[in-house]
Amino acid sequence: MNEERQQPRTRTRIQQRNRDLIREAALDVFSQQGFRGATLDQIAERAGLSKPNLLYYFPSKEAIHLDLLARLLDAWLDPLRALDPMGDPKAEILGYMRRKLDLSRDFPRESRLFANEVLQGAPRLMELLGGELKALVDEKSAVLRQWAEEGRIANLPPQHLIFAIWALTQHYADFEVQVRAVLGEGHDPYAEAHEFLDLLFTKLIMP
Amino acid sequence: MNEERQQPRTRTRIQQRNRDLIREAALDVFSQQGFRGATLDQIAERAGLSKPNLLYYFPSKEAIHLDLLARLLDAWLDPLRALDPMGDPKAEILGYMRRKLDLSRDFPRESRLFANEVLQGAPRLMELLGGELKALVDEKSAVLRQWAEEGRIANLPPQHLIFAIWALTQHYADFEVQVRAVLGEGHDPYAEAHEFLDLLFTKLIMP
DNA sequence: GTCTATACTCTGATAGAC
DNA sequence: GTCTATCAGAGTATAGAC
Repeated sequence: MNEERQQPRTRTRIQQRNRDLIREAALDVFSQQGFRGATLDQIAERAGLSKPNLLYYFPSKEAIHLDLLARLLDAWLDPLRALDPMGDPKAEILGYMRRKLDLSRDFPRESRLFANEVLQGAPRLMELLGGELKALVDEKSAVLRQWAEEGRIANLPPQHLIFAIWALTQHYADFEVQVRAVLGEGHDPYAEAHEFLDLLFTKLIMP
Repeated sequence: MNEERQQPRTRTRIQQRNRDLIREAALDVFSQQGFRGATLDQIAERAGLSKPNLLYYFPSKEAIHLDLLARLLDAWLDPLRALDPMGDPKAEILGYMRRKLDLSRDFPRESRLFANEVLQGAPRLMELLGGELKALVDEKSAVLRQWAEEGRIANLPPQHLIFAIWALTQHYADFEVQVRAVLGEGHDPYAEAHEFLDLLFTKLIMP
């Protein structure tokens, strides 16, 4: 009796591997085409699975997309969370900028997935933007404002300073084809960006 | 004889008006959904026309999209073209930044249309990015480099300075929902951006 | 767990009446 | 010039065999 051991979510190695293959393929497609532009055919082909098999692992196209967004957001807020109110202002701000730039370099598809979503009005993220994200920005803005009042950094509108970090770092991932087309051959965009943004923010926050 | 006065492109007031209605509606939809995400049904509905009637004015979905992109690009490069090698460096650079910021404020849909296109790999713009745009950036980069060598502005990588202007100004249009969500009520994003970016670039280019 | 076959809807585009 | 009707193909999702 009570032999119902067959849990609904069995997790074999093959299952885990196929779900990862699907996520990987879906990230490619969603980040380039946006939600509506992506098709299950494209995702299934890249994952090396049949379309029905893909829908065995995820119940719908939307479910795959939401899974990717949820995983993305964890990593996305961490660099700002790590900004330490007790640390040295310049080191903390430059450190945050560098962590964001490294995210753009190492996870450009995730950056574009997020950009696509916000560009389209953030239908699946609105709640988060005005909730968790706003709360985090408000918290760290207070830290920046405090530093400014103590004369340790220049007096800048803290939210816009954060926007500047987002805009400048994400640009290298989101507009990568434009950056590479304009620079031409013989450039290392991220190495150059690293140096340039270091200088930019050093000058900007100098009291 | 020679009575063939019926030109293929008759241009009545109604035709002009309907074509404009279609462009207006298509800009709404393409800028929010991207090319593949947009549907003729959505565009036709917003334009107040039937789908076949819409296809009477434009031969295909792609044709509408290309028409919008072509019109956009004219306006898009003008602010950089206007950067005057004979002018005062600081006034020219800040003037360029302000013109770009004004474009974001006054034509956010055009900015998002462009962002969508580049984000998706710029399939219809690649040629322009590596051609006309690169040439223009190279030309103006030489001007900036010259100013730097003369000690009139700081020694900065000129292309990345231009990227910074693009990234910071376009961010307010492309990520508008995020900017508004994070700022909350009682803010005028563009007025604040104007002041902040004036300060940012003033500090940045100071020798 | 994975596949083939298929149901059903949406979408871009055309035909042809008015 | 504008509409109704419609087609062909692509798209999401499901049924059911193996």
